[in-house]
Amino acid sequence: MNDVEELRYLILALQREGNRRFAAGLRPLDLTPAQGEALSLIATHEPMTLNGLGGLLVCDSGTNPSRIVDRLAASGLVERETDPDDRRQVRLTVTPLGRDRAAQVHAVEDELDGMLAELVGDQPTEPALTLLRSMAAHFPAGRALQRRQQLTAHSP
Amino acid sequence: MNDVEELRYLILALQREGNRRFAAGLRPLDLTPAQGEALSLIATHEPMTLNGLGGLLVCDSGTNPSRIVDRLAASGLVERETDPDDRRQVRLTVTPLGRDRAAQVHAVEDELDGMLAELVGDQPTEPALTLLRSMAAHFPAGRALQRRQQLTAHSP
DNA sequence: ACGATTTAGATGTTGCGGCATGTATGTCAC
DNA sequence: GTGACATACATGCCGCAACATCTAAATCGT
Repeated sequence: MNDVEELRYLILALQREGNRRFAAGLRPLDLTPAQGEALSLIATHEPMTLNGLGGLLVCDSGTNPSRIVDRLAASGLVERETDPDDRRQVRLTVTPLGRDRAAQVHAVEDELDGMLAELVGDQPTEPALTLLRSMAAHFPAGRALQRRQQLTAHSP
Repeated sequence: MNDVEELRYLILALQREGNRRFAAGLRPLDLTPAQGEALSLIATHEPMTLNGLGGLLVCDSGTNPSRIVDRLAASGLVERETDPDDRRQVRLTVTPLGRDRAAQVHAVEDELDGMLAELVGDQPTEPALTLLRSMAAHFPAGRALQRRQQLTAHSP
């Protein structure tokens, strides 16, 4: 097994485990990782469209998150209204309940990141980040991430 | 966004994209990534049990890959027979067609790794591997990987 | 103004991961 | 030997990712 192959499997294993733990943390909130991430993004960037959300979520371009938002709307966390200026678009906003829940999601994320930070320990992260960033920069999902960082960099 | 959080998202993004490309490469073979990985492992380690396979696959322990093997068996790539010594166990072996297909899977994997190697370029991978390995070592999916490396290290 | 193209989103389908549960077989204590 | 437990696997369920396809609304060229 060469380096690249091992890297591939490590990434797979870590993603699965991270997702599993994130899911476990979110379960009391009755949210899945996908829902939690979407809710959190909507709360931060509202009002936004489904397309805008899809551009920030790490998922295939061309796939829009309408069904994830379906569930958030059904749970009363997100409101959908068609934009009167462009009736194709849907304006996503967060309800008070949704804002509250988004804060809880953030707490779960912090906890998860704390666990991960423990696994990292005192090892340097920069070399790994540099490598992964440069790999991810070559495709849409990676650029979604860059977009998110640019957006949050301007917030306090 | 701190380092750990960015690392988490990068891993998610890279896993998704890698999976997407792997799926694209396997599509002509009529296999999904999960099926391809399972078939490849069975071909390498046959005869093996479902549990043994589950231990090498990067998936949650407690979940066994019986349904993935279902499809491989339905496609005539894998044979299942109950072990007469322990009738709970299923002996998995590969059919000639399956062996052939496994070789094709391997070719697709090589191609994928080639693409990834291009993304890596001349950057050093060791620091990233060290970090990710040490993180993955803390949970089952990561140890599945170690197990696989130990097994393949003995093969020519 | 009108038809062609583009865009935003909805929806159907497939296979998968994870969790829970069920069932059969083997093992162990006594 | 019999009952309690453990193990190996199967299966039902949910939500998701990816792909394809569809509808409606906007935009563009002429």
